[in-house]
Amino acid sequence: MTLTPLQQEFVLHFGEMGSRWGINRTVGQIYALLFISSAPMNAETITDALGISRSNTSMGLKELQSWNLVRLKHFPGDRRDYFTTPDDLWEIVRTLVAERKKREIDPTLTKLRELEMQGPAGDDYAEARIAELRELIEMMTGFYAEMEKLETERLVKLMTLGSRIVGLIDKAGGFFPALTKRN
Amino acid sequence: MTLTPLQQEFVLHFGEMGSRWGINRTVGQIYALLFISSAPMNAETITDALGISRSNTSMGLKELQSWNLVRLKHFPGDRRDYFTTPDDLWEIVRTLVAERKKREIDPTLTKLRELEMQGPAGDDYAEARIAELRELIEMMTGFYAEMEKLETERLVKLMTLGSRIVGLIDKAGGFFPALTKRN
DNA sequence: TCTACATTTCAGAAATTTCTGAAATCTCTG
DNA sequence: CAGAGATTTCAGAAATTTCTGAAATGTAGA
Repeated sequence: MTLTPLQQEFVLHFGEMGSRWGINRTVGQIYALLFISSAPMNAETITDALGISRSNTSMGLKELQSWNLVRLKHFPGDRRDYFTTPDDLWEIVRTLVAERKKREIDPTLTKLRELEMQGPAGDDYAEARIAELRELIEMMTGFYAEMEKLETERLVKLMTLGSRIVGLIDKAGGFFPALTKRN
Repeated sequence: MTLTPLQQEFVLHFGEMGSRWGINRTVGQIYALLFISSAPMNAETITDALGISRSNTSMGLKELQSWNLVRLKHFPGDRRDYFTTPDDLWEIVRTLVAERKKREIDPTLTKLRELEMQGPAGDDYAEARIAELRELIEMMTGFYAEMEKLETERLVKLMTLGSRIVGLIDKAGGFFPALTKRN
């Protein structure tokens, strides 16, 4: 299987960006390939489209599955596994954000709470900083939780409000000066 | 200089999380140390607090400066550079988001536009997917641009609206079914 | 159960990233 | 401008991550 120049360039770009996104080149390339392919692909096809080893493909697919970024498909009379990405880009974004939160934020939130539980350590500044950081992360993850609940239609509407968002915020009741006292 | 157990644990955690956040252990540790230290620190102090080489500290600080995550301070009669993190956590978050966008999203947005400029390549599915992805990223970066403009007070208010956000969205005018046609 | 195919595991090779010590460069101050 | 810091650069060492080929394991159907 040979890629078109368009596919080629797209796939290579995702491979290069991989390291910035916290995945390796192969994983980025496999994902990109599945993303721009209309039909599900099996490991063998991916392997020779990308010119990598079969075992590398296996590991890459496993990694993508651990991120919930690919879907498994089967065809009658063919026992190989076929992979695709969801059609719905919003579903992909939701998955990506959820996984990154799980990997990049939750462990730190847990650690901060642990540190606070260990009680006063005689370092007021550090303790205050840690508490403040935890509060901020809690606020942001709380907001994320609300956004996650929104159906896509409302999410899109929110995101396309543009500058009208200001009026909306101001019109909403409730004001919590305590939360902004530091600014 | 010796770290308290609290500082120690905090610093080591940031070092461990570094690789998930796209920075290396040393950079994570330096940042953590500056974050929980009330007074600015110079490279020498950082070096022996963390038990790393002086050159490594230099490179780590350079990296943090490239992320705009540290501020430089000077004291009269002392020509060494001293470093701190901003007091305002919101400022830190804004910087972090801006830098990650610049490194993780903008290059891909540019690449997608390039690919589209190259004109029809006879691969309708790939072209459609690329266009759709570009549109989604544009919507999200547009929303980000609006959020970035908000003063912290309004941002906090938005983030603490909780479930009232739904009512607000629904009350706002404008509805764009075209943007959700795929769901 | 046996066979044929599909997939995973894993030890070591290859590649990449991180870190160090030494040398070079920069920059104040006497 | 000499020299004493302070900082950066950089080549190679160390550590880590990625990738491969071969072997092991899993699995469906004859």
